Amino acid sequence: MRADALKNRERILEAAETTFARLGLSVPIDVVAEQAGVGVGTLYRHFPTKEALFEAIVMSRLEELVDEAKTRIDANDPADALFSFLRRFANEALAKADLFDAMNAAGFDIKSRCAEMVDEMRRGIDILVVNAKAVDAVRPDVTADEVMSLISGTCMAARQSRLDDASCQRMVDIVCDGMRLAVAT
Amino acid sequence: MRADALKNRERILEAAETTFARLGLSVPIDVVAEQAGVGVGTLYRHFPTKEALFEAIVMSRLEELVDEAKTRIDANDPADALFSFLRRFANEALAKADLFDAMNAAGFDIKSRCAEMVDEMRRGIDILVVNAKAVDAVRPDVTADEVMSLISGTCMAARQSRLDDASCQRMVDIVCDGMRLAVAT
DNA sequence: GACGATACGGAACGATCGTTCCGTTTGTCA
DNA sequence: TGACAAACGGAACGATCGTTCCGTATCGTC
Repeated sequence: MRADALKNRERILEAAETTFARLGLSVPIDVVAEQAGVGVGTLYRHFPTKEALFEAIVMSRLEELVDEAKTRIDANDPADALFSFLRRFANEALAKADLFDAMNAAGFDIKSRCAEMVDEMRRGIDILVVNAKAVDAVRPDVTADEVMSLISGTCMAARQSRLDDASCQRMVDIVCDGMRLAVAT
Repeated sequence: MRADALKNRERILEAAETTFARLGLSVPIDVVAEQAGVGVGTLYRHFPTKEALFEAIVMSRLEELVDEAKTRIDANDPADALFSFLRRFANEALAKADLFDAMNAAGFDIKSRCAEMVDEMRRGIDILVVNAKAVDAVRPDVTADEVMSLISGTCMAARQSRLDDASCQRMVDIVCDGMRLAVAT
């Protein structure tokens, strides 16, 4: 690997990270290339497809989240384990627009490697939810799918409406509170 | 107006309503035309632009929602007024994908007439929220913008994940419960 | 310093989609 | 029924975007 090529590869990754985070997966690939100070041809030699570049950006963060979910499975306080993870997930999603795109694209395209990672995250959340239910910390009828959709949908909407940080945090609070066990119906 | 033209106009509206509801604003205009059994040229003579057709479909429903919000302002029970409206809003949004697109497009394009209508809905919800706060039925710190984003984001995510009806209803329940006043922190 | 392999840039291609244009058909009215 | 305006259908246009291709520049080695 030539030194020049290595430098360009890193510049592309850097540009893609900031650009995808700001504008999501929908930005034209030319914009990323320009941001990196590189021609499109160069970009495509390093990453055979737009999706590949996207995966390179998102997969590591997704893996890290999955790891954090799994780590919390053995925590002492199942309620805190679930809710602290959800808050961590929300903050990640609020900061970087591309996480949603990864999760939504994952829902549609079977082929994407992100899909597996998202599915593994769902399994992790499922365990956290089951544990939290065991100590009556969350409603007994809620599912992991619902929890994921609730958090990601909330963050997506908050981001789209350009709400400020306090609003975003409050919205996550509201969703988490709602998932807790209702005292009496 | 020729009889033929009138019939086609209605067929276009009908096709657009079902197609937009199912697939959202992103469906190609050709699909709507084909569904209506009509050429694209005909469609464009009746509606000068895709956005115009979309407005024709969505505006009336949006107006109806705004009316319902305003009607509930004078209700006896402010808490029920707010939450029954939110449930109504959620059901409308869950049934028809185009409502989101209207609201999101409204956020971006100043020009769209939908934007004004969405803004008016926000004002209506704001009053409902203020009234509900007055009787301690919702958290004192939540805003109308947050309420709208919470509901629409939740419905959008539920729809995207193709969750079943029971899940969708439960998610709306969770969000509404979370907005209620926390008993003690 | 020169040569060959490697990498670069960006013009060009093909697909998609909103919109326009025009030759043809069809409804309406005398 | 005939003629004209109104309406129709769909091919074609232009813009956007992902991807490919190839002539040119650059790096690494002797």
